[in-house]
Amino acid sequence: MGLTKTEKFTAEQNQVAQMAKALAHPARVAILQYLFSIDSCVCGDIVNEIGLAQPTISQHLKELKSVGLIKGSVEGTTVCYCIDHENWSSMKNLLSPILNLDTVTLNNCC
Amino acid sequence: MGLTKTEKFTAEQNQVAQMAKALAHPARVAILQYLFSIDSCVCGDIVNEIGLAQPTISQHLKELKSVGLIKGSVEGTTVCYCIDHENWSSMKNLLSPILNLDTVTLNNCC
DNA sequence: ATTATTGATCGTAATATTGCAATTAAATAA
DNA sequence: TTATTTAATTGCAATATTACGATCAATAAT
Repeated sequence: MGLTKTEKFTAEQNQVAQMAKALAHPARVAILQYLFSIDSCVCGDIVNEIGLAQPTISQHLKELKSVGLIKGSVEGTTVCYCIDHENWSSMKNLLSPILNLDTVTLNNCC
Repeated sequence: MGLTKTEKFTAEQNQVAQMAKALAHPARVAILQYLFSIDSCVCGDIVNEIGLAQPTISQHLKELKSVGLIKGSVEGTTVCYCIDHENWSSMKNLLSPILNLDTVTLNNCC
């Protein structure tokens, strides 16, 4: 199979899973950290920064863009990437309630 | 290939990715939510709660256990599962800095 | 002892992901 | 026009993930 049965779950659960999946690769984590570390949009040098081949980086960027965490704008021959702050905020609002589930119930039976 | 090049990234980046991957399936999100929603350990009825076959659930539980987010203890014929609060806290400490990267730099160039 | 019951494991099929070489597309520079 | 540069796309191989039927191991019940 290999096909997630999304219809069995709530929209929220699927969205959480989708966002978590975007963060579920070290290269994508590294890309996001790099974009945050630079105090401006990054035009070009992402491939040099992360140690993977250009098509691989391009694919990871595409995934991050498809879930909305980053956005890219063509600037001549280069493409400038940066964090989509609005969507990043939405992602936080989606994941935070999951991470903080332990503050709601203080179950400690085990 | 299909093999993540972990050696190219920091331990932190790999750990973040590993934890995110554990949350990257709606069934696992649903399992975790369910374990939190019940105010005690869940013995048995996880399969009934999530709408997937027993071997599938068993596999997801195994993954959650392998990253330490839950723990299970045999109780007769049933197995009782619950959140590992200590490791859950570690997971939060790992992911929170990533989620809050936008509060550190207020870059808004795009 | 025999028969459920529960949940892990095995085996397998279908699909997804990761990675890169080769190529292509698009814009700039000569 | 003809390079050159940059990044997306294509095609492919290797591996991982998801799902479940079938089976197995362990305990409980009869």
